Amino acid sequence: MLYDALPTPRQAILPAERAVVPGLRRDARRDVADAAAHSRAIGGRLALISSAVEVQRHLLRAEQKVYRSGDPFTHLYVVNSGFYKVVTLSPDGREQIVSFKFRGDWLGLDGIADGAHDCDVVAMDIGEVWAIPYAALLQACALRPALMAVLHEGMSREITSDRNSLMTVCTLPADARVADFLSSWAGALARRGLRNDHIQLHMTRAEIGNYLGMTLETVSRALSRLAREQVIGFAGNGRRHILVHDAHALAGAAQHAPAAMLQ
Amino acid sequence: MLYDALPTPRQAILPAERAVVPGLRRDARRDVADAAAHSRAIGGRLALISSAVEVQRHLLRAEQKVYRSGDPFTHLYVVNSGFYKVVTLSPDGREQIVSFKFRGDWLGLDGIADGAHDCDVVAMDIGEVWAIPYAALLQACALRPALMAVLHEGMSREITSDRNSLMTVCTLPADARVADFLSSWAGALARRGLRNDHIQLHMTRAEIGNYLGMTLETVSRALSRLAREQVIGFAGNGRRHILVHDAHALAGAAQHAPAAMLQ
DNA sequence: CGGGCGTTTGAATCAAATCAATTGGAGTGG
DNA sequence: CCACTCCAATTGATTTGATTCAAACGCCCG
Repeated sequence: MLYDALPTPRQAILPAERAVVPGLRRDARRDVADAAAHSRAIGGRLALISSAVEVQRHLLRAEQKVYRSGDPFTHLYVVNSGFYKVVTLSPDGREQIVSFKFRGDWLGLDGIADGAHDCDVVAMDIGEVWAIPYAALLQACALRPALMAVLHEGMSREITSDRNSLMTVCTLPADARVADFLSSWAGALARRGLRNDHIQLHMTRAEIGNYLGMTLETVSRALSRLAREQVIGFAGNGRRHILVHDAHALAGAAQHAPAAMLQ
Repeated sequence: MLYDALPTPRQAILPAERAVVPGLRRDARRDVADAAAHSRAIGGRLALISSAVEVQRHLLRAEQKVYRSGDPFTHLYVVNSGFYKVVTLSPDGREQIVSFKFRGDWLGLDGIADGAHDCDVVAMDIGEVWAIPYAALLQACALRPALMAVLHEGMSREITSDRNSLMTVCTLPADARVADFLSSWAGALARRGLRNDHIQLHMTRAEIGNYLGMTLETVSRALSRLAREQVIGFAGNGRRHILVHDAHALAGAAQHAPAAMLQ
């Protein structure tokens, strides 16, 4: 496992792989407007951060780590580009992917409490993160309430999204969890102004399964079933490129909870 | 469901149900010292908060809600006493208990991101929470860096503990999840300077099952097995009072992951 | 071209859910 | 005070969704 993540080129390239959203979903005029607004909001947040504090830009290749469990906590990070997985490791050796991260997401918030990180963050592709010294960020926050609001919003959103994951895992059967995963991913892309009818999965079935609390075979079967039902399709090479044919049906499939779980 | 939680007596009684920890675990001289230190730390945090901002004290009875999903976000809360469950509700009607809260825990952090709460917090017993206007808290934080540190630590800890829940649910079989639940609860009590060899469960088997992603029958069977193996015992009335006979064995039972989950 | 890895699919097995019956308190009212 | 109801918990029998075991396929890369 590579780990030259942080002591790396701190150069600036900024590939900025934003795509314009061509408004592909049928009934989605408002969705597109919302997405555009959100996208502006994310760009605005990034601009606010980089204008208020000195950020250090780090380029990462696939498999490189932004930080790892046990590292002393000194910086927070904001994702500028790329996709990342957050992995926690239990004392007895269990590994759990607890979330996936995109442009605009914060990384490192776990480290604040105890002064040391307690998870690994791994790039799933090339990408760029901005490192922000926590001390400097706090000082800047004192001067700029808007910056503080952005930071707190990030923490709060992290809490709610982690709780949503728990809800998904605890209340949905396997097939619905996979549908929910795809649907949420599409939503996250839309919120960033990226097209959301094509999903490029940057992870293996095993990683999806780990994240959703099931085996890779079950993930594969669930995807096959969704494809058989024409809800999604596969494009290109390694079955990792998903076409969302029917976003509505996909969202519906993500709600098929067993009756016992309702109430 | 009662909901006169907030517009309630704002009076102060402060029952302060701290028990002295008599050092019951065998090898636990250091644990006791740690627990005492933590306890002081929690008391210190509460003291810091109440000295820095004007808190409004709210007494709650069992089943009353501190806030509910959809409520506009205006206050954060800190638990002074009692036990609380945090419940999220999905759009399609699934209910999920995402955490249980104790003395010293923050409530309401979920509301910061969108200006509205997205879960219910329900008292499982009588207790007292302190309501802190968020705007006032931020102002106080600007003046008192230590207060900011306490707030951020609370958010960070919330993130890590939510992720731990996900890890537990995703990687452990049912019996181990129940053991882990008890073990974690005992740990949380110890950290607050409360005795941790007696656990009073304030919730039904169904609620534990919901939290752990299993049915009430499975919870009951897991508890029965732990009791049969002398790891725990039952005391008193409604099988809700647990005696932890062997904390070490309990922690061990919480690690029996299937081999496939290790790596 | 061959090896390795990721994915798919099938068959067998197993852990947990479901269905069902019983017990045990707590509270109520005659 | 006791019969009654209601609800939580326990325990057993059965079913089922997901895992495990196994085999085959496709793709990338040396």
